[in-house]
Amino acid sequence: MLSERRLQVLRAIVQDYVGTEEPVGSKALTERHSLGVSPATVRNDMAALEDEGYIAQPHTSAGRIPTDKGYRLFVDKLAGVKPMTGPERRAIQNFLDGAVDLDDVVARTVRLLAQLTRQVAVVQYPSLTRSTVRHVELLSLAPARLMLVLITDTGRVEQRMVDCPAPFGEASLADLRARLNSRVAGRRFADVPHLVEDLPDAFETEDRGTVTTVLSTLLETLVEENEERLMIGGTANLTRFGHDFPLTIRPVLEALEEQVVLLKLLGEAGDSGMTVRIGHENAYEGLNSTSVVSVGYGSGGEAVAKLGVVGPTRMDYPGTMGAVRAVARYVGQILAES
Amino acid sequence: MLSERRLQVLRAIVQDYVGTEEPVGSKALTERHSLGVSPATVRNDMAALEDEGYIAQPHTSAGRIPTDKGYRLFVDKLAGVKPMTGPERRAIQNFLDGAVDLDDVVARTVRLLAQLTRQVAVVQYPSLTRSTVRHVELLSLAPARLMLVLITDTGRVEQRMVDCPAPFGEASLADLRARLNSRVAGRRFADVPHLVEDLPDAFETEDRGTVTTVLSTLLETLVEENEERLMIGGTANLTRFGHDFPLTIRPVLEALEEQVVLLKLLGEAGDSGMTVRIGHENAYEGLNSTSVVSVGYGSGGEAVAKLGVVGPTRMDYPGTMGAVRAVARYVGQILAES
DNA sequence: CGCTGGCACTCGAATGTGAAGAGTGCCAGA
DNA sequence: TCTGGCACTCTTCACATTCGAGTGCCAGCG
Repeated sequence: MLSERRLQVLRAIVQDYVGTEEPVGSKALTERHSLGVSPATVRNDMAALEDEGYIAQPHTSAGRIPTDKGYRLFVDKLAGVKPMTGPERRAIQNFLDGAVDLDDVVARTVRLLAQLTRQVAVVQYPSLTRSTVRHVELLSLAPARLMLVLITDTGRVEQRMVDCPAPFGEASLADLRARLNSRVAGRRFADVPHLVEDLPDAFETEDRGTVTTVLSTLLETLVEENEERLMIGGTANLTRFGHDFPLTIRPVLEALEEQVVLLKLLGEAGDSGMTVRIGHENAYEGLNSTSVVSVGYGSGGEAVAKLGVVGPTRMDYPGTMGAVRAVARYVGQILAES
Repeated sequence: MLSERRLQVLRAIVQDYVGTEEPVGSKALTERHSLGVSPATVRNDMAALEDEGYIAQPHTSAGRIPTDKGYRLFVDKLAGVKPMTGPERRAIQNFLDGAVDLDDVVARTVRLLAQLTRQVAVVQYPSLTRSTVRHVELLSLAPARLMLVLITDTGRVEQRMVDCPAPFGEASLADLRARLNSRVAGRRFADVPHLVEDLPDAFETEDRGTVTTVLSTLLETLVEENEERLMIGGTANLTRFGHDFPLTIRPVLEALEEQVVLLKLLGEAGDSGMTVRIGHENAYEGLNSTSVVSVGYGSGGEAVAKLGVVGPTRMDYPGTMGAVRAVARYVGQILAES
C-alpha cells in the first residue's frame, strides 16, 4: 500500500507531466508543489512508485513519466472530475440550442467537444435499440412497388424500397398502414417483431405475401438501423500529439476511419457513468497510446448512445471528463426537448 | 517558348521527383531517362527552366524540384490521363456494385478513391439542384402538427415538422397530399416553387394558412437540402505527406473539417471535365501545399455533384486523374441504375 | 525509522569539426 | 549548340566533446 505522500507525489507527477509534456524530476517537483519534503525524499518515493509500476523513466538520467497504470490510479483515486464553470456551461447550452435537426445536434456536439477538450471528439448517433417508432408510412410508387418510411422518436427517418410479390391495392395499402401504425406507433423497436407477427392473418390471401414482405423489410430496417453511425471531429488536434508524429498519428487516423473500431470502442465502455480507457486498456492496437473518455447520453434517464473523446494518454483527465460529462448532459436535454 | 527538349526535361524532373520525393539533379536525369544529351546540356536547360519559374532549388547545390507553375505545365501539356487497367476497372465496379443505399454508395466511393489514389478522398453527396422530387408525404402527428417527408430521385429522404396555424382535417390532408404530388412528383427542385404557388387558392379559407405553411416549409427544405453534405476518407494517407509533418498536415486537417471550405473548393472547380488545382491555385490558404483533383459525376449526362482527392502537389497526376475519372464514371452508372 | 544533504555516476542533448558527396555554374573547345 | 572539365558551394553524416539534468546510494541526524 502506498503512503499518502507517495500518492501526492504521483499526482504531482501526472499534473506536471500533463502540463509540460516533459519528464519530471525530483527537484522540479519540490519546487512546483509544496510537498514539505526535500528532493532526496521525493527521489525515494519515486523509486518506490517505479518499483510498483506507476511511473517509468524514458532513459536513465531523465525524469519520470506516468505509466498507464499510473494514470489509472490517478483517475481512479487521485483526481476528481473538474466541473465546468458557469460561463462554460452557458456557452455549451447556447451553442447546442442553435441546432435545427438531429444531424445538426450531432454535428454541433462534435465541434463543441473537440473545441472544449482540444482533442478528437466522437459522437454516436442516438441508437435505436431503445428508441421508439413514431410513425411508419407506406407509399405506393408503382403497382408492385412500395416505399416504406420509418420515423423514429429521435427524429431519424429511414426509407426502404419494397418489391411486392403481387400488386397491392390502394385500399389494402391504407388498411395496412393504419393497422401497422396502431400497433407499433410509440412502441420500442425491440417490441415490434412480437407486435406484428400475426398481422398477415388479418389480410386476404392474395395480399399476405406483400404484407409479409413489408413486415420483414420493416424488421430488417429496425435491425440495420442499429448499425450505428457516428461522427468525428477535431482530428486537427492530433497534431498536438507529440513530436514523434507519423508513427503515433497514423494508426490513430486509421482507427478513426474504421467506424467499426470506434463503435466497438464505445460499445465496450460501461453502459452507465463515465468510462476512461487508458493506453493499453484499449483493445484496438492502434489506440494503445491514446486514452478514450466516453459516457452515455440520452433524452430522459436512459442512455441512447455514447459520446467521447480520444486523446493522448497524457491528457488533462479531470478537465476532459468534466467537459465530456457536461456536453453529454446538455445534449440529453436538447434531445428530450425536441 | 521552351524547346521540345526542355519540356522533356521538365517532364522527367516531375516524374522523378514524384517518384523519389527528392530533388533531382542533372546527372540522375540523364541516367534514368534517355534524353540523348549530356548532364551539362541538361544543366543549361534546367537553368533556363528555373529562369522561367518552372522549377526551383531548395538550396544551392541541391537538385531541382518543380514549382506549382511547373506542375501546371506538366498537367496541361506534358501528361495525359492514365487510364485504369482492365482488372482495376472490374475491381471498381465490383466494389461499388455491393452498395445497398445512397449512404453506402458514397461511403464506398470515398474508400475506393482513397485506396486507389492513396490520398484523401472527398465525395459530395448528390446535389439536389438538379434532382427531382420523387414523392412528398404528409403525416398527421397531432391535430395541429404535421410531418413533411420529401423523397428525392437520388434516394434521399428529408423530414420536417410543421406546426399548423389551425387544425387540419384528415380529408384536407389527403387532398393536399394528392394535389401536391400530382404537381411536383418527377419535377425538378428548381421548378417546384413556380408549380405550387397557386395551390392555396384551391383550399377553403380556414385551411389556407396551413397549406401556405406547409408549402413554405417544403420550399425551405428544398433550399436547405442544397446545403450539400460530403464525406471524406483516407486522412491516414496524410501521414505520407512529407517528413516535416505537423506544419504541413495541420492546416490540411483543419481544412478537411470545414465542410464549407471543401464545398467551396469543389464548387469553384469547373462544372464539366476534370479540374486540377495546384498548390497556390487553391484559394484556401491551408491547402496551398496541396493539389486538388476533382470532377463532376452524376447519373445520366448531367453532373449532380463532385468528387475528388486532395494530396500533396507532388502527386502522380496522370494516375490520380485516371482513378478519379474512372470512379466518377462508375458512380454515375450506379446512380443511374438505382 | 524516516528524512536530509552530499556526491559520484550516467546518459541524452547540444555543439563543433571534418570529410564526403551531390550538384551547380561557367568556360573553353569541338 | 553541345560537351567535358573544373572549381566552388552546401548539405549531410559521423564522430568527439562538453554540459547538465537527474539519479542512486550512503552516511548522518532527529
